[in-house]
Amino acid sequence: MTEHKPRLRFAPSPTGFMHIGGYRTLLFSWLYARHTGGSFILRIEDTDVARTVEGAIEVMLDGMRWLGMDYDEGPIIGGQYGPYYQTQRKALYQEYAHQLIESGHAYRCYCTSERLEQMRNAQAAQKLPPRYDRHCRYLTDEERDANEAAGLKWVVRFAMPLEGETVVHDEIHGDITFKNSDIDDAVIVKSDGFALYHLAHIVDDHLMGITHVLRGDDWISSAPRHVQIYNALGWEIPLFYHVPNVLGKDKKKLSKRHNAPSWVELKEKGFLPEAVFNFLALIGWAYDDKTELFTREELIRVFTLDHIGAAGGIYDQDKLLWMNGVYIRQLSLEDLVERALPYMERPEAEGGLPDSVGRSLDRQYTSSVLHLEHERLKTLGEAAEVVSFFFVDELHYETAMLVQKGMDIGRTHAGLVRARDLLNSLEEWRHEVMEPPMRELAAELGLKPGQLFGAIRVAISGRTATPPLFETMEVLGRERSMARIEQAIERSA
RNA sequence: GCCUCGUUCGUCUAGUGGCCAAGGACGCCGCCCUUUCAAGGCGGAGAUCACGGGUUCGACUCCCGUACGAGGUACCA
Repeated sequence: MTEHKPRLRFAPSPTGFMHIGGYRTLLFSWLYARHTGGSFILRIEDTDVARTVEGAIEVMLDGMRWLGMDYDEGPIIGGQYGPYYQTQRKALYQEYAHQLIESGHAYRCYCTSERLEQMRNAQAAQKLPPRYDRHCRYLTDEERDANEAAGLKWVVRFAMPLEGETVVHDEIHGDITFKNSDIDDAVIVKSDGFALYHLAHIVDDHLMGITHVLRGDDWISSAPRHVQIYNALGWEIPLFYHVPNVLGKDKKKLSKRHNAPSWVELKEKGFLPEAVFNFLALIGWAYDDKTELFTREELIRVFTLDHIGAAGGIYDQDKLLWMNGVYIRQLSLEDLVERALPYMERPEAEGGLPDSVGRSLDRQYTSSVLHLEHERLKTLGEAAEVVSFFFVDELHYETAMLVQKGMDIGRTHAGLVRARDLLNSLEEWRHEVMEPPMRELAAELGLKPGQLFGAIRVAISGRTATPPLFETMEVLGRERSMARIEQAIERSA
C-alpha cells in the first residue's frame, strides 16, 4: 500500500564523524519523506573497511535522535529490504557485477597499482587528464586466461560507452550532458571483492525501491557513470536531486577538521536541537520571502523539493546563535530549567558552574535565577558563566569597578553606606519595595540612578551587567546581598 | 590541465519575463525604551542582481561567452 509512495534514503559512510552539513542533506531527505508520507531509509555505506571509524555510526544515529529524525528501515530496526549495511550485501553486488561482465558491460582488470601509477604519471607529464587507459578492456581471451591461470588479482571495471553522450536528469540542475569519452572505466568491485560506491549504491537503491536520491552536488561528476550502470542493468533511474553543499566561511566544502562543527559540539555549547533543525532547513532551502521560524511540524508540512536552491550556502553560526536565542525565549521557565540544569551542573572545566558550588542545584532557586536570565541567554551553555554569582560564595572583582562614571571612591563609599542603611530598614525584601526609596536616595545624594545602582550592582554581583538590580537582589536573598554590600563598603573605605 | 556545477546586500535568502529604481532575516550602525545587560520598537547603511554580448516591446529571470569560486578527476564516499 505504500508501494507508490516516495522512498528516500540517506546513506552515510562511517569513515568519520558526520558534520552539520551532512545532517542538512539528511534533513532534506527526511523532511520530504515525512512530508509525503513516504519512507525514510538509512543505509550504511561501509564498503571501505579500511577507513571505517569505530563508533561513527552510533554517533551519527545519536545525532539523528538528538535532532529528532527517525527512520523507517535501517540499522538496528531492520526492514524488509535489508540488510542495511553494505558489508552484509557483498554477495549481491558480486552477482550484479557478474551479470555486467556477462553482458559485456564490465570486465576484469588485472592492472597493478604500480602500473596505474606509472600510467598516471606519464599522463601528467604530457598534461593529459589522468584516466584509465582501458588496457584490460581489450585483452584477448588468451591473455585473460593466462592472467587467471597466473592467479593475478583483479578488479571489475565498468566499460563506459566510448562515444556519445550521457544526459543526467537532475531535478535541481536540469539536464546535465557529459561526453562519454571524458569518463573512464571506473572500478566497481575491488580486489578484495567489495563493491565500490558506484555499483553498490545503485544495486541498493534499486533493490530497496528508492524513488528520490538526494545527495551532495559533489556527486554530479560521477552521475553519468551511474546512469550508464543503471542502463546496463536495465533498471529505472530514480529522480536525482544533487543538493548544494553546505560550505564553510571560506566557501569551501565543510570538513570536520577545518570548519565544521559536529552535532556534538553544538549540543555541548547548548544549542537547542529544535533551533538547529530549523536553522539547517534554511541552508539551501526557503519557504518564501519572509518566514523562517518553523516548528518541526510546520517544516514537514511546507517542505518541498522544488524550493531547494542550486547554489551552495555558507554555514553562518551568528544566525544560528540568534535563532537559538529565539527558541530559548520561547521555552517555558520549567523547560528552560529542565534543560539548562545539566549544563550548569557539569564540571567547571566543561563549562559548568565553579566546582566549589555544590551539586545538585536547588531547583527552586535555580528557577528564579533563570527566570531573570531567560531572555538574555543565547545558548544553554553560557548559563553557568552568566549566573555564577548567584551561586558562588566569594566574589572576585576589582574594587575600582565599584566606582561608576562621574563618581569617585569617596562618594561611592558614602552611597553604599546610605544604601545599606536604607535597605536594612526595609520590612520586606521585595524589589517593588526596594526600588522607590532607593530612587529617592539617589536623588537625595544628587546621583543618577545608574550611579548608585551601578555601584550596588557590582557590589552584589562583581559584574557590570546583570538582570535588573532589585530583582537580582530579591533572588539573591537578603542575607547574601547585604553581606556583599557590606564587603564593598569595607573595600571602598 | 580536463570535465562539471555555481554566481542577487558581509551572510542565509525571496524572486520561475512586466508586481523589483530588487523584498525579508542575521550581523553592523543610530534612535527610542532603560539602573547595567538583554529583549522589544523605530530607522539607517548595505546588491549598478559577477561581467560582456544577445533574444524580447520589456530580463535578476531565457541563450551564448568571459571572469571568479567550487566540486570531480582513487581498488574513498
